[in-house]
Amino acid sequence: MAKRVRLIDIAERLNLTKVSVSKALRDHPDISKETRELVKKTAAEMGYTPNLLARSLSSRRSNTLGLVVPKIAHTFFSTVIDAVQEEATKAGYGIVLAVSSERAELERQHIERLLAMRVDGLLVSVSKEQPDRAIYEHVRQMNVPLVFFDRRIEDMGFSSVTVADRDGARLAVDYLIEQGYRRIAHIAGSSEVEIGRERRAGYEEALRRHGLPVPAHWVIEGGFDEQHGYDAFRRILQTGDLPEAVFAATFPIGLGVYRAICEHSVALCRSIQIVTFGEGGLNEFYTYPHLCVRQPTREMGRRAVEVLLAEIEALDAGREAEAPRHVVLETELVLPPDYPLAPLDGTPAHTPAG
Amino acid sequence: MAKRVRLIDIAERLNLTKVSVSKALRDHPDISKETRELVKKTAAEMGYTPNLLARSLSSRRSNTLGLVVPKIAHTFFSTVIDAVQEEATKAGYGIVLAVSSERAELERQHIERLLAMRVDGLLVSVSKEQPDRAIYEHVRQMNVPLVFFDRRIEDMGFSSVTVADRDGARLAVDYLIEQGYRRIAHIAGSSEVEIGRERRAGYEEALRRHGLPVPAHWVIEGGFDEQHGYDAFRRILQTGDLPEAVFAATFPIGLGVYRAICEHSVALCRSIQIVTFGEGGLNEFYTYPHLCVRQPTREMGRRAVEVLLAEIEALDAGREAEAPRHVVLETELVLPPDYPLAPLDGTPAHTPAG
DNA sequence: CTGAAAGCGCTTACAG
DNA sequence: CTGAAAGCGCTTACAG
Repeated sequence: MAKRVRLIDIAERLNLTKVSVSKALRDHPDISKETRELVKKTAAEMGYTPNLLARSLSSRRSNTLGLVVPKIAHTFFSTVIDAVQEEATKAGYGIVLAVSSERAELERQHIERLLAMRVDGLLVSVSKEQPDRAIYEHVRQMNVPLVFFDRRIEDMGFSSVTVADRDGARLAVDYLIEQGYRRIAHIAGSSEVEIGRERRAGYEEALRRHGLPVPAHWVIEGGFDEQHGYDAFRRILQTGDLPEAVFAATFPIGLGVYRAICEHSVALCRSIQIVTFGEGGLNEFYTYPHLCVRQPTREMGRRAVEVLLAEIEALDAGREAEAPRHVVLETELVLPPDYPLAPLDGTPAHTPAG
Repeated sequence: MAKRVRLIDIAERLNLTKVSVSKALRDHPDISKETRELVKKTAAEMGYTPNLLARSLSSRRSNTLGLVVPKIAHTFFSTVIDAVQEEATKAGYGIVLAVSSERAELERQHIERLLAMRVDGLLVSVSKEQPDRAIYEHVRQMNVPLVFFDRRIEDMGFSSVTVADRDGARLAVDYLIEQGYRRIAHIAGSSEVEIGRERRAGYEEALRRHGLPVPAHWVIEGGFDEQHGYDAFRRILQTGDLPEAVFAATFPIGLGVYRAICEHSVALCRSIQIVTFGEGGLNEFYTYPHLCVRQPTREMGRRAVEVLLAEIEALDAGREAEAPRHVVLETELVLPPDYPLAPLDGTPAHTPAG
């Protein structure tokens, strides 16, 4: 059984002390360049891998960030994860990723474990279930910096990086109305979560501002996933009373709506305008792409890391916790090139009134 | 700044020694039940979270498994992750998840870090790029158990849990042929990866066995994702020469194919039979569900953990490394209830010959 | 059932 | 530029 090589093994081989080897490996200026290189070469030859457990224990820094997301089979989250990973690597941090599967209890367990692993900071997007506040109190008590992104708990005094959900939703629906659409449905997310409530509020605001009634039978709440979109729109299809446009609270919801429409009739899929909050990677490749409210997803990941690292540094420097920062990113309405907007061509079965 | 509470803090408060507290917390039989409960209660009150770094360092076991997957925005992998997480938790292990984004270099970095974190074992599904074999040699040299699942490196002597890819593909295509289909396209994955080669081989075998030629222009290799399916089938649509059925190497590929077909015409989406290797969660909800080769996805996760834990135990017990185990799981062809199979109703535009 | 000693593999001051 | 001492917070034998 191969004994694992330690600092001291390298030191003995090189007739140095383990402190010198330790410093050489970390490019400490104490050590001459020649020695550093010799040490590194020897370490590589011997197949040395530093024991991060020992390093973290003695340095009291794990150089590790915990990242907790509600789900991963979703472009939005996989993109954020990628951006966080990239940004963290640049700064010399590793990421420990945990998935709560939209369950508060798993979220709690994961955070507990990350705390026990002594991560230097936490990046969290909460599950759609009512969160366990006690675990966040615990994070506070242990003095571990935490930054929420996208989905947060609003009143716990942690920093957050979010998107201007209400504004984005309102602008998207405004745009539809300006294009002449009047009959606009909203397949909403869960109202348990802030982003669900805000996006819906933006939709309703836009209608009211233009003096349009909110069509209660066309506002359907549920999850944030494709199945909800599919089921919800099937219900609408069954009534026979169809909207001219659909505002979907997430891109997966929009996919579900699209599939329901498409299966019903290709003509409909040409004529019912879908607008989604958020984008999916493939949208632009489709013949009938959705309109999308673009969230700066990668930037959200980057900024979250940035805010978190700043808090970690402040802590290191012994500065008292500052007020939490709340970064709100702007969205942008994306019209694919040559988008076959219903008002601009003659094909739609359901021409918008107006 | 809240000082973190340690074993010794609890010990002092309770007038015990830290060893006793340590044992009590881990339910060691040395300690009386009463004391154990008192200790636990006090620990909870004081907000104690064990320092896993210290625990792992001194016990030489991290009770942590590293899990490396090529991508996460894909039902197959998110399901495996879920199953692995569940199974590991039962056995008292935590999971550190890492995503290689189909890149060999990221895969290498992640494994390096997991090794440095001293995970007790590794579960890996390789990226579609040519893997860096050196890192796996390193894993071997450090004597860390590793089990590949789904996508493996065949000749490195590690255990694996896979699916009978070739058989599954062959049976699916056999079935189509028995139903009277003759013109069957294959949107294949990458031939860089074993599962891509095997699934294609199964498809070709089925055709040959029935004396049918392999239609080279209808076999299109690429990635494993939706975009490849969409692009590939668009190319076929452009030729005007359409198959009666499509065998897709993965479920996402099938989705892309379906979307391309659907956008073209609803009639086509009723009549071109799609069969996918693997399932996606939503398939059953759709009006025109695909036929699917069911992979026992959760079982794959469970078995992978099982095999890995067995190897870890063997190592603990000082037994010499046994021969690698190769678990191959069977697949099953899934026909949704009341599936509108083309040969069974009169609607298809392209009735299968035969 | 309880305790004192040694050590896991590193890093952090502090001397020289 | 190099080294000896102390310690990070635990657990593992080994005594009693």
